[in-house]
Amino acid sequence: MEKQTITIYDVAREANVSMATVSRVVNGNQNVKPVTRKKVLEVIERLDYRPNAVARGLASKKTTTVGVIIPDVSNIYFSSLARGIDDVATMYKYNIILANSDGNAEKEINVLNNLLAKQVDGVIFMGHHITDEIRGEFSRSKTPVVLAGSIDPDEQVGSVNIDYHEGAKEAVELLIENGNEKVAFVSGSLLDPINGKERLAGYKDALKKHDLTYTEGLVFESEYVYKNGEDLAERLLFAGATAAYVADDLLAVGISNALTDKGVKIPEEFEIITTNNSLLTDIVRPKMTSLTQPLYDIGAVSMRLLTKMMNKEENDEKTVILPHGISRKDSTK
Amino acid sequence: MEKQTITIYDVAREANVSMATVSRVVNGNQNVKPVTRKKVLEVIERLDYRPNAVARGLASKKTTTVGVIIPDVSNIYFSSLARGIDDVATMYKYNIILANSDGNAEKEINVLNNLLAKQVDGVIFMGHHITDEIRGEFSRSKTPVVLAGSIDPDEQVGSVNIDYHEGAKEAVELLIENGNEKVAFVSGSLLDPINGKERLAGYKDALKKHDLTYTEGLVFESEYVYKNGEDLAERLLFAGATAAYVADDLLAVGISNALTDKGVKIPEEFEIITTNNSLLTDIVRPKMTSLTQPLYDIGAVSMRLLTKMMNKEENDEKTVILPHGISRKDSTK
DNA sequence: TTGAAAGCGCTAACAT
DNA sequence: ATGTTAGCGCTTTCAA
Repeated sequence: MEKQTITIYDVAREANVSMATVSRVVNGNQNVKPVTRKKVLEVIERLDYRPNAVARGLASKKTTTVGVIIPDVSNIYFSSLARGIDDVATMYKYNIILANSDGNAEKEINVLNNLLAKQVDGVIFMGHHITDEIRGEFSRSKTPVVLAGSIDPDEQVGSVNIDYHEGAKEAVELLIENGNEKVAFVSGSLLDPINGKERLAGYKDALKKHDLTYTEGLVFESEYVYKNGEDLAERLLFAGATAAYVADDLLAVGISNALTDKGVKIPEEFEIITTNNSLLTDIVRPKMTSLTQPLYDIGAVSMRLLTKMMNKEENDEKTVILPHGISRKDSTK
Repeated sequence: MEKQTITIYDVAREANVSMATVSRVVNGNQNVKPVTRKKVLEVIERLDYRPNAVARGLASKKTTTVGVIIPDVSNIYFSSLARGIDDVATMYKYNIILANSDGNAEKEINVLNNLLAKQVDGVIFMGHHITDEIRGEFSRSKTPVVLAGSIDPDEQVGSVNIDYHEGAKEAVELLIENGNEKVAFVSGSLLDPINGKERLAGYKDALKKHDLTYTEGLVFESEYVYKNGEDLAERLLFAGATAAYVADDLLAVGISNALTDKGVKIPEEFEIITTNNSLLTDIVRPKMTSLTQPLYDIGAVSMRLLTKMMNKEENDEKTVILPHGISRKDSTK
């Protein structure tokens, strides 16, 4: 008494046509006489036939599924990207297989291979740095890959970003122009190219442009964790900084709160500019001045780029740079 | 010169065994002589053979993939659940297809059918309310379903929750015991069973227990949006409330900030207790007292429950209630 | 312990 | 416009 699955064959039989015709109707092929189409559609309706996407995937070698490798979905930065990805994916009739990597190189490899085994048509990768291993895996497979919010080491895969270098530079300049001579640079690991290459270079550029000398003592590395703000606040003051560019909102808020708790007035005595302009920056007091980057769009554009690659369309641009900006609020003068 | 895909057949030929034997090796079947296994493994390695999960799915009618329907990944509440789901899924070798529904009934149906077409082995559903339509779709398919953080209307599918009724009651009691006689109830749509049935009932229970009379004038519905807090703050004061139980952190913060901006001292002049104890509650000033619910665990347990259902294990419990608590911070006396 | 063979449900030439 | 016929790459009886 098992409920029998309805296949394309059942529909064909009931409608007195061949499987091929049913397949054509299901796939919207125009080469079907309207009368036939109608008849088939009726049978499909009556039998409640649902095409099996797995069988279709095996036969057509297309799964209309893309893999998304993400360090942590529960992080607002990444989940914003993910939302953009999914919306565009849906628009183009793709589904996404979402896999958390914790930014762990080994997991990233596992997850990628797993995704490839499932025959995804493409993959979007988010991560702080691209290890040589994962880069190797990328080039080993012919599945198109797009990096979302991660800089492309060798331009072999697609990528969508903002200009982190320029962004950091502008942020730091704002601080300098407000009269700060000792501006700190606070980011995650400098081993991550976005921090160690792009942002830090932007920071140095800004200093140089204003004839300020670079000191390592004003550069701070920290995990992006709220409670690290406390420790950092202390070190920032000790180093004599009067302002800081911070690469993460949560960390920035941690520093801001810790400073306030110590009685340091923001922005009068210490200015802060942060990076992601997430909800947090508007919720805390003082509201925080921030670089703005179009997170949702980075995701959306990444997916759009991937669809082009999957369709083998001419890739005018493999590397897309989206615009950034600055939202001035109350943590700067 | 297309790079030819290596199939199980290639491995079989090179290893001088049948496909069946290769399949056994790949699937860890013990009925293979060690020597043979070794030989096959070597060929697999040499050829860099990767099993095709789609073909496997078609043949075995199992995809080791589960569908996850979520209102919005970029919402921290849901993404916390999602993280729990994915971690347990990974643990049991499943992948998740993540699909955003925006809590829109029509999209939910679409997305579900899409997921079923992809032959997912099970689905986890998150949403504020279960419409009759989606319930119909659930029972129409034999694919196991678990609701995560959504209450089960008719106990036909699995579900994992906390006791929202009791939680709200305790929260409101805390406020009453602190001396408030006019405690407001602020939640999302009362049409959502969690709000309209569970939480509201808990609120009423608390009032009754302390001989306070229920007034509709102290019940407020609002979308979970930060900026609604401003409007709400005004209405709360106008209604004469001196405390509020709020069903969402973002909304609670909105109210708290608006009140503070109006010069109302929290908690001295107005007390607030919120619901999800997310990061936000620790970041804002005053830090907010909150109910605590194990979001990650709700996701994790949901997935665990689903694995049991997918394996047709004895389901001792189809409905799981996880413990909640209260974290007292600075928005209550 | 191993192999042969029949599908799984569909797409995609190729014919007609 | 429609049908025929091979597969797609794997699992799974059933035999041996």
